[in-house]
Amino acid sequence: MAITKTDTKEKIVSFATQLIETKGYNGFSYQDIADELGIKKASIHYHFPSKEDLGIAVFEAFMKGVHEHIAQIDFESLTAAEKLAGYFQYHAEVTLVKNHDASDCSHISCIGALTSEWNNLPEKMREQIDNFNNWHVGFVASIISDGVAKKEFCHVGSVEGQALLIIAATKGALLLSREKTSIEIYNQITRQLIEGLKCK
Amino acid sequence: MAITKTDTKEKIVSFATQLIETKGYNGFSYQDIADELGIKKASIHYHFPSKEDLGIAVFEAFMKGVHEHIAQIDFESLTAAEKLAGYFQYHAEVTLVKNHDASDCSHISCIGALTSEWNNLPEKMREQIDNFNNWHVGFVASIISDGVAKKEFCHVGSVEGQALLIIAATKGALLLSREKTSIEIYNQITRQLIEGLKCK
DNA sequence: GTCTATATATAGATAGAC
DNA sequence: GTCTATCTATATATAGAC
Repeated sequence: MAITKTDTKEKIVSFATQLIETKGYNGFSYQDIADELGIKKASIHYHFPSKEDLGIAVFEAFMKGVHEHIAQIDFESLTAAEKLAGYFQYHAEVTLVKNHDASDCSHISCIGALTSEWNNLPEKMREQIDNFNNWHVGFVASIISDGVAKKEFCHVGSVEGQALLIIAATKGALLLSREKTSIEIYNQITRQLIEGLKCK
Repeated sequence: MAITKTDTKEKIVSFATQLIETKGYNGFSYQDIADELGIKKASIHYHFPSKEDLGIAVFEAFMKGVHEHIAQIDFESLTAAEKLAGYFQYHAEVTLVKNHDASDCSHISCIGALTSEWNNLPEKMREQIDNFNNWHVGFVASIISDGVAKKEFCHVGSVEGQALLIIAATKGALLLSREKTSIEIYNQITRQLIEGLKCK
């Protein structure tokens, strides 16, 4: 299969995603992408007239990846703890392993990076992120509810509170792992979260 | 008491702190400060020749505030749960209440903001942050250890793992609160953390 | 679809008058 | 200690040739 004409567009989105994960939306420039792909800035503006357009495309691709991943999971065959472990693993893989090697901790997740820049983002990107976060809380809450129904989880507080805790801790764990250059920090924190939910 | 000659320097550090909390180190400029204080950019360069100098001064002031706060706590009179609650309250106050009003969620903590920008910070700032984070983990771990010794906390996993979880979740909780414009998210998450540690 | 060239704005920073 | 003026670099973005 030949390289399609729109291949450049995909490469731009792919590399821009990595740049957001490492340097943030406001931390990268069209020049960074031009250098990496061996093209000129003006060519990027052809595909994405404004940086906001590119940011929106990056986040859409991110969400598409998340939803495709979830669509292929056989939830029926998993315990709640396994679902949660899979969630944590995907969260790490989508930022670390997918594009790079597993020992590279220089990335944080796209959603975490953008949430960190909340006050400096274009309005349309904020709307995307807000919608995703709403969905995200519901998704994690559904895993917890399932575990409770199966007598597998004995959580304290509300299901929503536990879901928020997991999402907050996951974002923070990737920040700390990047700072310490050690994915083991992330693994340690996420293990604690799962163990903390299990019935004693 | 008359306004001292170095008062401008303190005002610069104070407002730069707020800018880091809201827009990040790479998200603010000397112009932002000049506009706020009614001075010119060149005057800021007189006090802080480079932006890195200013960033370092901001973080030193942040650390000084933390250590002064801790020095005035009467640890002997508190339960471990109270110590932890105080930790969470200070973490929120130092970013929200101190300079502003309690319903303003547009700030995240100085340390959280800077950790989010890890890959875009000058080397000397990274060293400061790394040192602080090391101390930070030890401090939270000591609170947990104390609670365990008093049979107040029955945690799962290692003490260090629990401390990392608390620090990660706190950073993430402030990010989510800012995004949702609701400090109640932060309160909900930190309550879960305390309840999760208590012996059942 | 990619290029060269350019417009415009703003960043961090310095020199030197007051 | 603060100012005006300026330097240099880089950002986003556009016009128009190929």
